[in-house]
Amino acid sequence: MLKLWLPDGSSRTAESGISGKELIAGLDPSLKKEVICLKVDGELKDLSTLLPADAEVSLVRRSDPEAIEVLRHSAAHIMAQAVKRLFPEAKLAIGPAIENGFYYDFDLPRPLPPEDLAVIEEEMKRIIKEDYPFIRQLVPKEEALARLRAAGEKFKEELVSELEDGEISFYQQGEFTDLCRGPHLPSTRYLQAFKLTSIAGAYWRGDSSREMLQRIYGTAFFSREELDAYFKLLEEAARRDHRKLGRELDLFSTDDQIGAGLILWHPKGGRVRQVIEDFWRDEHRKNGYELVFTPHLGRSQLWETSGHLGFYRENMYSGMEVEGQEYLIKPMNCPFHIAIYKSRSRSYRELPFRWAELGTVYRYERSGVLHGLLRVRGFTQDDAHIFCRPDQMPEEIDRVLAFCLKILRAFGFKEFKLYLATRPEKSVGAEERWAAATEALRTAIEKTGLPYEVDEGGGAFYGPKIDLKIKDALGREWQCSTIQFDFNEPERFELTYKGADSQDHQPYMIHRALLGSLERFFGILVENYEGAFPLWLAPVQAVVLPVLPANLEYAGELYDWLRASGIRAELDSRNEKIGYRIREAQMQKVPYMLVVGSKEAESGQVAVRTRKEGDLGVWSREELLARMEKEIAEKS
RNA sequence: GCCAGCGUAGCUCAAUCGGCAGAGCAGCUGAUUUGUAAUCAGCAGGUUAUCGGUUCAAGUCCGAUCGCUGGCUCCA
Repeated sequence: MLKLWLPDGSSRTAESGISGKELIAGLDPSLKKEVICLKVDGELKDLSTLLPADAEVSLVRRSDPEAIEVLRHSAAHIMAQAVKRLFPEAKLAIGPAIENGFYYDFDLPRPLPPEDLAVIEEEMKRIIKEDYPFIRQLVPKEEALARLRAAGEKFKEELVSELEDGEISFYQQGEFTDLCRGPHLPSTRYLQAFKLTSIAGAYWRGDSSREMLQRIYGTAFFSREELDAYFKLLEEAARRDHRKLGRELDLFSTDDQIGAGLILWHPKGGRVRQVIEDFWRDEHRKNGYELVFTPHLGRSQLWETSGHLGFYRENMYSGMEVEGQEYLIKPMNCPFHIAIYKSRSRSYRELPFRWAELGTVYRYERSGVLHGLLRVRGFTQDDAHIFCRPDQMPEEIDRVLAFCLKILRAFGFKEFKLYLATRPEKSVGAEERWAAATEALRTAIEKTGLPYEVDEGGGAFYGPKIDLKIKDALGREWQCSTIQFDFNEPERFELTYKGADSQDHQPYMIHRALLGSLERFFGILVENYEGAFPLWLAPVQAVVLPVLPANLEYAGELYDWLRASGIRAELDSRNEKIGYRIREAQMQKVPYMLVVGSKEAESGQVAVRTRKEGDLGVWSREELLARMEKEIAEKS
């Protein structure tokens, strides 16, 4: 006998030795239709599985989180079957479910143009209509290898050869059989709402020295509505694309003649950046940081000492020779901050040092990875380095993490996820230091009460780190902040401070960036706000609109008064109708539109219209300014 | 860097089989005197990314370079 758990939490007993299909036969028909597969003693199984005795079985319904993965994985198989029908000589690689869909990698006789997606979709629809059951087969490893070799499936063969001896499972649907762990949908007809989305190159096993395969991406849902909603979300993301908004709102650009990945900040983007920087500097001063400034170049010897020429050279631009000395453009600020530390001897009494810099660095990124503001070759990090004693270290970590959250929250981000990356196999530094630092990071994370994951072995070779991801208005995650220990550079530069015991000690060194880079962070902000910046960040906070040229004098007076009050105001006195100018200001996402006609000029008032609420009627100037100042102070 | 797709006016896009490069918006000039999301007219705007090739003829076909897009690898 086995125990069957129903979704409502109740349980009943059932015979063992029957299949899942038979098991659910007696259930409520509406529930029966919902069941995709089973969980037997916590493991996902096909509905056709013969159930063992004494098992605990629960039903996996369409709405359960595991079900969508089963659906998508089966969709990948159906796509592979379709591709095999169209290209019998295709070689199969892997085809998993992923976050928003699925993919399958193939080695194909010719490159697929995008038009082929529709052809493959048609074939998939045929397979779905033919309604093949997914049939699981168990084959001994040797036989599986022989079978795959005979079929010329070299990628699959490689995968099986690395599995442990024993039974290997295959799944068959119609004429198509594929190596697979499963489970799958009961039959192909269960796939109703799907779409193939793109074709891309992908290295076999993600290794750039191996074959380039063709990857077909698609997505699938249980209902048409969910599929449509997904594409709506993609459209929404396209509307928010910072590259599009950057052009439309005149925030930034790039120029072929200047080079890829090099950003031109236009005046309006520059205003936003200035506000961000001013806020950042103020907060750093309040939080015990000193601001430093360092050059863009340094002699190659510096990078030799720091070790960057060893482990970072492929990301650095080639050097330039000046009077027989080689200079390199900086990809990081740390060696310069270290040089400040080393400019004189340091005492334990002085520590900690918290030195921050908006340091512009240049990194050679391979051309294929560049993307708008989010991945560039020249960028300004909101960098800082903390040098402290071991006894200060835990508190410094606490402080820096709390500070980080405070800054990010000011920009309207509310959801965070933290990742603690621990010591990788290949690394430098004393074991005690790694242990103490990792512990301090973990404790600091736990104090925040925020969700986190441990990325075992995911740290840099020189130290453990915390990466912090923010969630934007569309629920997308972005990594900005990072807090990293460095056990490498203090050693290489022989950093010391004189302790109370008159001995030399090595300080802890912590790298940290809160916003990450100003370019990237600005890009994320543009997408998060869809270009409609809150008042404190808006490049143009208010535009003054005289109704008639006769009102220009009063409009100019209001404009001057706003500017004098610290508001980023503009005056639009163009010879256009008021509706035209309002439309333009609205499309430029200006928060306040201030209409002044003869009535306002006489009374010394202003007709206020906001981007969000529309016409608010006639206000006194003081009321308007009070409202704006409050909104700016609240960063709302 | 690799795979695939792409590059026409500031922007969005036309241009049939290789046969005179075109429109809307933006810009400029003029008229209009305007009250909460587009007033009208005229003008100007191009070495079709760049360089080379095939052809009587190239935006269109071929090659190289630069750049962009989506992925892969890598990452703030």
